[in-house]
Amino acid sequence: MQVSLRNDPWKTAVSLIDKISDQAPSLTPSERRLVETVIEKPTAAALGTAGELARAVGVHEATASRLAKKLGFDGYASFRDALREEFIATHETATRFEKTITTNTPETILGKLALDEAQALGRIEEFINADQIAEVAGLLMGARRIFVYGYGNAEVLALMMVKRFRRFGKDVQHLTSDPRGMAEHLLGIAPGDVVLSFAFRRQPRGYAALVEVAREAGAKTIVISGKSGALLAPSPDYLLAAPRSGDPDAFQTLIVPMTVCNAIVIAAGLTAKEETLKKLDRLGQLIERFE
Amino acid sequence: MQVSLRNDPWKTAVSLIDKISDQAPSLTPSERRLVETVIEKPTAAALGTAGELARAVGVHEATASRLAKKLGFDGYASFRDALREEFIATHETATRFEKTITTNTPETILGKLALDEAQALGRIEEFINADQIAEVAGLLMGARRIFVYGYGNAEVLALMMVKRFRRFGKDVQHLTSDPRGMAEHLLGIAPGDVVLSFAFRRQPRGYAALVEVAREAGAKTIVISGKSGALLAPSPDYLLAAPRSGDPDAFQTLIVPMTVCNAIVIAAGLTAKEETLKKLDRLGQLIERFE
DNA sequence: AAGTTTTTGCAAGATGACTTGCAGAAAGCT
DNA sequence: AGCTTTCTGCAAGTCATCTTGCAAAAACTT
Repeated sequence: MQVSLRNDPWKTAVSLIDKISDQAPSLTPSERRLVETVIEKPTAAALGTAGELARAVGVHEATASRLAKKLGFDGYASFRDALREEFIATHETATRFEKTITTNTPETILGKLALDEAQALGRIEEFINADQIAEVAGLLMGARRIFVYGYGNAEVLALMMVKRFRRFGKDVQHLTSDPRGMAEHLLGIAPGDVVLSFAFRRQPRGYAALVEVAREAGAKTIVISGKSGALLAPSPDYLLAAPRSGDPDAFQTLIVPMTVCNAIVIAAGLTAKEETLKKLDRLGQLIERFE
Repeated sequence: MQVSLRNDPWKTAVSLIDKISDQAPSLTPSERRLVETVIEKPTAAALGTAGELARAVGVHEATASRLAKKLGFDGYASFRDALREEFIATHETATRFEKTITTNTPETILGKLALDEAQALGRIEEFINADQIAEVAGLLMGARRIFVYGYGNAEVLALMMVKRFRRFGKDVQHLTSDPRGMAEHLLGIAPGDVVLSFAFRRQPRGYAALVEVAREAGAKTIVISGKSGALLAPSPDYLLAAPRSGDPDAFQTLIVPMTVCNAIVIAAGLTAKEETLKKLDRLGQLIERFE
């Protein structure tokens, strides 16, 4: 099922993620590596040639050309145009992030961490736009019941979302990872329900079964993930994927996905016609209160 | 004289602006129009071909190719690479600006203005970096005397800078536009002095004479301008050029250049070893106090 | 008005980037 | 082990982009 945010044309990146999600199960090993690199450095991919991307990955440029065709583009140039349209801000589309840390790299751990977070947060809208946040928030607030699932470290985020949406008066179920417990909770899942899951590093245990059961019952599925969310199989109805800060091979923080969650909560508050936010400092205060 | 910010390698955009400034007096009419379009929409120019830029301007692609050579590049591809390096943030170089207004275009005039300003401010570091601000602030604080000149609307900014730097205890002369008054003030200009001027839309009256007199006397020259500052002739020693918000053919605001001035003043305060700023909210408060 | 210089479009050639037919290698199946 | 299918590199061909010699047009000078 394709990600369906709106009927009117939306940003090409959503379409690109959508195309990648559609093809994820059928990608060959070389194609998968190409896709991972494109997701890792979309701007570099948007600026380079098929040969440059292929060499960076260690495959042939012909493979890159075939991948573009496989993803539904006329050729590699069309694929790259789609990357440019989404990941490169032009005069007309620029959204920015205020510099919060000096350009010089701090020597302290905290300083370096803050810099990494600011940079990762600064890139968040390269991957997730306000329409996605608004759509997901609206879906959750309109749900009959909400099922929230987080495996491993992500359980922290799942618990936070359970608490927040219960404060909105929603019927929220907190799924656990053991199959029996999950099955019991999902017994009554029906159309009008929404499943919210988190996915980092690798596909979480129980994810495939969860999404399939939800789909069969006619419920919608939402995933908040790191940069590899497009490779999830089966793909959810809604995917909010943004790379987290930190070394991919070592410790990565939950700051970026937590920020995504906060944005959804705030948007949900707007959806519920709470106080209208008019200034950024007010928004900042609200974020602080939620943290 | 080339713009000299540092001995170590600096960002290519400064080099690009520098190259354009060097060649400004000798550009043909078609070349000038190409340059103006590149300055107007640097990202679009960075992504397109020589043929696309040429067609947008109404000249032949051969002219675009010759311009690149004239500016000192091996060819058009090298010229475009320089544009990309500076104007397109990649994974490694991204500095961002926090979104201050919703992506939806407000219907009110104030709302629309705020959006335009935020976007223009958000792009300011595409054109001016922290090193430039620090260098200019250091130059002003180390000057023996400072001559400030602003013609037309820019006189507001000139007066503000005169007041601010006088509060730092600097010897500041406020130049007026009539030739006799300017000549009288400039009688005693000498090495160690600094001239600060503003230039918007078109080259201000008396500018050429001012910069030439300053140069002959061995004084340094600084210009804060809109996006066409690279076309000033003669070129100043230091150029801080960033496009202002608003319709170029109608009313444009002074918010962006005033922000540049505020940044210089704040950096000058740091140079003078005043209170060290550690958090952005503190910086925000300081900006509000200065406004 | 005539002559000279500069500008710039035209078009042929060069070069880079991409596509696709082919075939060998690798993986999977019996 | 043998056969089949899939994957992917190779290389020839195609297309897009850029460069540059040439010459006409425009601008400048006398």
